[in-house]
Amino acid sequence: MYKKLSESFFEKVYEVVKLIPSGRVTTYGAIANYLGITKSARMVGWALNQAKYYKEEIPAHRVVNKQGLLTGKHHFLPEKNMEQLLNQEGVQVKNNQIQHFETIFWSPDELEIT
DNA sequence: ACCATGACGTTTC
DNA sequence: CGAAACGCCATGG
Repeated sequence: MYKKLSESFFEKVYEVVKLIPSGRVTTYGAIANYLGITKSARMVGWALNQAKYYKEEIPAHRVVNKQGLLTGKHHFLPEKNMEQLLNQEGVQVKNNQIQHFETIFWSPDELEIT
């Protein structure tokens, strides 16, 4: 659990997640792709799972799977509510499914364009 | 080193 | 649509 020396992978994920604009969402795969580990989207989700043990708070609610489903909402802290947090940011969610997903989808690759 | 576990993704049935 | 089988790879026991 405690990995003080090589948290490079996790930190990269956290950095990217923190860059997600409010009201927008991205996917585990997009982040994985951005980090060069396209086929390891699992690691991204895993990193986010550990995010709650991280020193800073990570807006992990803005990260969903490729289908736009809130597959990880169950893993959030009890006091938090992924759907609620997203709704507060203007993201419409219904039955774990983000509405207009492709429209509000944000990819870290857009950073390159900047 | 081996085995099990994942907030995933794609393919197949 | 749902379920299952793979592939993928970091971490822990």
